[in-house]
Amino acid sequence: MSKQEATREQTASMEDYLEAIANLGEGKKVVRVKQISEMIGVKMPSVTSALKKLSEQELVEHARYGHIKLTPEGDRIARDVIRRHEALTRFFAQALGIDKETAEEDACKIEHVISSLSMERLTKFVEFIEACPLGSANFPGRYEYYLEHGELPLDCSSRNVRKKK
Amino acid sequence: MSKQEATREQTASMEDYLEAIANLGEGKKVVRVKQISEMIGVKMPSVTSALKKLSEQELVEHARYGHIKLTPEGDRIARDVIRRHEALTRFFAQALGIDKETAEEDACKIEHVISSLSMERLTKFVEFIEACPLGSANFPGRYEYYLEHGELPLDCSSRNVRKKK
DNA sequence: TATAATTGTTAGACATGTCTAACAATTATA
DNA sequence: TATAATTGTTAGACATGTCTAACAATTATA
Repeated sequence: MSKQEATREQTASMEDYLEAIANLGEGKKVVRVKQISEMIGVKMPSVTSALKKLSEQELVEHARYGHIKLTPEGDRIARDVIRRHEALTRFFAQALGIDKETAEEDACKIEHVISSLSMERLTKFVEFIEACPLGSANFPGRYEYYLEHGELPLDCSSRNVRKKK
Repeated sequence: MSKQEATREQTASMEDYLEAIANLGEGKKVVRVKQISEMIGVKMPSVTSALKKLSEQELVEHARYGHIKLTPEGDRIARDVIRRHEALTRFFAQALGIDKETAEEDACKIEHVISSLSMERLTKFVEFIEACPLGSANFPGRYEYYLEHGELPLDCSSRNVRKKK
């Protein structure tokens, strides 16, 4: 209800292509169809086909057999996907203590489906955890204790509960 | 690497159908094509078509114009989806303080793509938060403070950081 | 610089999952 | 219990995105 998307929504696939092109193009590097296909895990004709579609939407510039480049709008979308990707990876890796590889895999999937509200909150959550790891009564540390021992740390016992207001 | 799926992976769509049938069938209630179509937000022929596919995989029993019922295997898969759905909803609602509706929407999407490792950790995380909300230095409360004021609570300041070991 | 290797494209098949239109079965009600 | 309303199915179109096979362009190298 509150979400009024101004720009055309992209599918998960198209977001993946934009993201890959942005990542491969970092620092003015030339981007090749082959690289994109390897990064995404599809065959080259799939890339050509996607580039055609993205060109029609003016998100990518693509000369036949030639250069591949994001338009400003394509770049904006790609950056947004990458931003989500990074926040999600950090959440899974830092906050939940998941190995980098799995964290990346999950981020790759979730980045395409999560709402902007949840994304925003999750980002703040990670910032909070990272900025305040010990002050917040060593949150990740306690969480790890719980993961390892399967029971709550001592200072979570009920006698401590009524310290609120 | 560690994940060796014994049962055939289902697509997000098929998982949605199984989930809807399980939810609608709670307490022996008769399940209708119409209801499924409304719950998922597709037209009836899409449901008929999905039921055919699921019947072939023996996840659903479906008599033409007649009853719709999950097989034990179909039910197992549906329960699993529902379990993920609920944990995700609780995470977004309880831990991140997101409204129930958005929490549900996000859970509906993410339940189909998250890894079992992340799911397990996230579940434990929610259990931890819910079991230990005040003892853990009022974690959700501090997080809300951060959300509202945009800065860390006082006791996150650097002078408190070296209290680790 | 010919030729071989590599990279990229085109054409068209295929899988998934949706839809509309037309019809069939079932259920409700006059 | 005929008839109308509702629910469900079938047939087939369509959109998305993948693939293989064949060919074309580019680049590397003999």
